[in-house]
Order: sequence, then C-alpha cells, then structure tokens
Amino acid sequence: MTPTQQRRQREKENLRRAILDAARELFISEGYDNVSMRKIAEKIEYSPTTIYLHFQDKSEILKALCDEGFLLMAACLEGVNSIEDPVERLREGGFRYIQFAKQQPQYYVIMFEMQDNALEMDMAKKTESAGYRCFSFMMRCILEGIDQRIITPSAHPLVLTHSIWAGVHGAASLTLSGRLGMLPQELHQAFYDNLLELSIRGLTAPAPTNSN
Amino acid sequence: MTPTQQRRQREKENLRRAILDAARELFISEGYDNVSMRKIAEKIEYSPTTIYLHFQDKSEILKALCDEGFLLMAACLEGVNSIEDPVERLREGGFRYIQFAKQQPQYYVIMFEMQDNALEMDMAKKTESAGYRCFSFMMRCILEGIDQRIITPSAHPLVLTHSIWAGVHGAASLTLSGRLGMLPQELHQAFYDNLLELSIRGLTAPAPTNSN
DNA sequence: CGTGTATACTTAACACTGTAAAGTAAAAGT
DNA sequence: ACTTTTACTTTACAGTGTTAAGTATACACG
Repeated sequence: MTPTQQRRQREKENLRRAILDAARELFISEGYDNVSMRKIAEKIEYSPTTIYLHFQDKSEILKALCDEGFLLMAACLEGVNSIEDPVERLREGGFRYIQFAKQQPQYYVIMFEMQDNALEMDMAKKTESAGYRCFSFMMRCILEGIDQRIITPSAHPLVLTHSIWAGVHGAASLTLSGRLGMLPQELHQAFYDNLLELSIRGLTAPAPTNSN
Repeated sequence: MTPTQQRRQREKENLRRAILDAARELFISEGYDNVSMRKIAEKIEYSPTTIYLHFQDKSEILKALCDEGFLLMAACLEGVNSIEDPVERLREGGFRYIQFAKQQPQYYVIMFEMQDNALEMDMAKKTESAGYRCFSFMMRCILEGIDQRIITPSAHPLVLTHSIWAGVHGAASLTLSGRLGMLPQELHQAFYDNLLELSIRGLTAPAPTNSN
C-alpha cells in the first residue's frame, strides 16, 4: 500500500470517528429519534449524504455506538476484578451495572432499548465482543462461587447468570423508563441494595428441599 | 342532553374506538415508528387530520393503548387470585407476567419500551389505573406472605415488590429485545423458572445473619 | 319551512425526515 | 498532460407529524 493510500485511509477513519463523536453527542443530548442525518452532517460540517459513504444508514451508526457502550461497561465492570470473594464481586458488579445505566442513561438506552428493527447483535457468535465480556464477567463470578461452594448450583450456570442479569437489567430499565414513580426517592438505593441482596441470597441459599 | 347530542357523542366514541383499533393493529404489526398518522387514517378511511380531532397527537394514541395493555395484563394476573398460598400465587403471577410479555410482545413494548418522550404515567397518582392494579397484585402477595411469616420482611414492602418486578420485567425485556442469544432455546424455560425460584428463595430465606 | 350556526370533516401547506441518483471538482496514477 | 479514481455535493423523491383555513352537512330555532 502506497503512503498516499495510507494517508487517505487514515483520513477516512478520522471522518468516521468524527461522525461517531457527533452522533453520540447528539443522540445522548437529544435522543435517537430526534437526531437527523442532517443535524449530524451540520455538526461535522459535511453534506448529509457524505455520511452514507461511511455508514450504510442511520442504524449502522447506532450499532457502532452500541459497541462503544459495551466497551465502556466492560471496563466499568472489570474494575472490580480485584475483589477476591466472587459473590461480593458479583454484588459490586451489579451495583456498577445499575450505576452505569444511571450515569450513562443514553448509552444504556442505545445498548438495550434502541432496537431500531436491526440490532440482532447475536453476541453468541462474536465471543470476543465487549458485550460478551460484560456477560462473562457475571458468569465468571458465578462459576467461581460454585467452585468455592458458596453458590448452590441449582441450575445451569448460563441460567443462573441470566437470572442475575435479568434482575439488574430490570432495575436499570425500570429506572431509566421512569417507572419507579411508586417508589419514594429515598427508597431507590434501598431498592438496588435489596434487589442484589435477594438475588445473592437466592444464589447462596441451600438447595431447595424439593418437598413437592 | 338531547337525543341528537347523545347519538353524536356515541358516534364520536365509535370513531375514537376505530382509531384505537386501527392504530393498535398497525403498531403491533409494523412497530410504532413505522406507523404514520396517514396510514392509520387510510385504514379507517378518514383524512389524516381527523385523528387530531380525537387525539392531541400520535403519542396520545400510544398512551391510550398503553392503558388498554395494562388492563389486559391486570386481568391476566388477577386470574391467579384463587391460589391460596401467597408465595405460590406470586410465582404463578410472575410466570403469567413473562408469558404476557411473550404472547403480546407489542403490547408489552407499547407499555414499557415505547416511551416517546412523554409517558410519565405517574402511576403513583392514579391509583385506580390498571397499571397500578398489576403492581398491587404483586405487592398484595408479598404483604400476605409477610403476614403469614413465609416471607422475611427484610426491607420495605414497596422495595421487595420492586425487586420482584425488576426480575420479571428484566426477563421479559431481555427476551423481547432478543438479548437471550447466549442462552440455548431449550434453557429458556429453565431461565424463567430459575429466576422466579431465586427471587422467591431470596424472599423466603431467613433474615441475613448481618455478620459484617 | 327557511335561515343561521355549530359540527365534522377535508384540503392545502409547512417544515421536517431518511435516502438514492446524478453531478462536480480535485487529487492520483500513468 | 491526460485519464481514472476518489471524495464529496447538489438535487430530488417520497415520506413524516402537525397546523390553518376552507367546506359541506346536519342541527336548532324563528
């Protein structure tokens, strides 16, 4: 590849980066639907159609930002890897998960709510993706907990992990969609605490007596 | 009110009903964003602007449908009121909650995902709304469980109820947004079972030893 | 019965939207 | 110096939510 081609490609990547930055800021401050290609174009001082030379359509931009979000979250979660006890690590990870959703609400919405009819993501396949890293952080905690006989292996580890995930995601989702109206402000933190406490208590409780 | 006025009002309500029916079917089959006022109008064979004589704007239609959805769900949940044991009633209610989300995915999306920048809902205030009925179904189970000393009152009942809600909503939300890709199909039911089992085990486990 | 008013609805228009096709100007390769 | 490629823009289309103005019809009343 000639030096000129290298430079050209670099410039191309720069513009792609600029589009992503502009789009992220706009999506975050105005919401996906309220941002038009024209607005993004205006912000980067190019014509609207130029964007289509770098992204197939509007939802492709969203998808790229989604990946970015998972990268951020993965870094956030993996910050607690120093905690020895896998259960306490899981609890702290859960807190951070919810905290991430609250601190980066639009990122979280981008990652989980903005489907835009095309975001299948099939994380199962790209096991090296940031999204998978978030998930496997949780699963590692659970596997270690089972290994150390702190967590009761009452179901397949994948199932246990999804149960925990459902809890924290549910809390995040309810919070972000403003569905916590029936819970007084001063009980919100208690809610997150209790959710994780209940989940962990469920994980660590002795195996069910199976009395039915 | 004269008979003529009565008839007129009846006709008005009929048209309102027709708009709602058309919108629901379209929203459900094409997704909120892909349905235009013009499409709804075409379906009911009126001009687009006529709709504005019955609803302030597009999101008002969504809001009305949202209420309908909660009414459906409330009926669904309250169908298990015959179960004596409050904990088993809660478990079955949880199943039905998730089942409702899966059977009426677009209704569920209408109710929880389609925010449209204006759906505050402040359920706290309209305590007689169907949405509140769904919530209070869950809370009643928990209150009874505490009364009968089956459930440990480890936190404010509102907090406990929200924790349970977060779990089932999380499961529903992950399912509907296609985020269960890492979980093999044959483990999906196990996931729902386990989620409720964990939650209930958390609720019914003895009070934490508070050893820290 | 005839007339004026209120009601229900439509037409036309505005300012947007995402996106495709065609055109242009400059840089690169030969 | 000339041709081709590349990067970008202009123009245009078909669609959007919504508003303002216009129209026809059904009603209430003299």
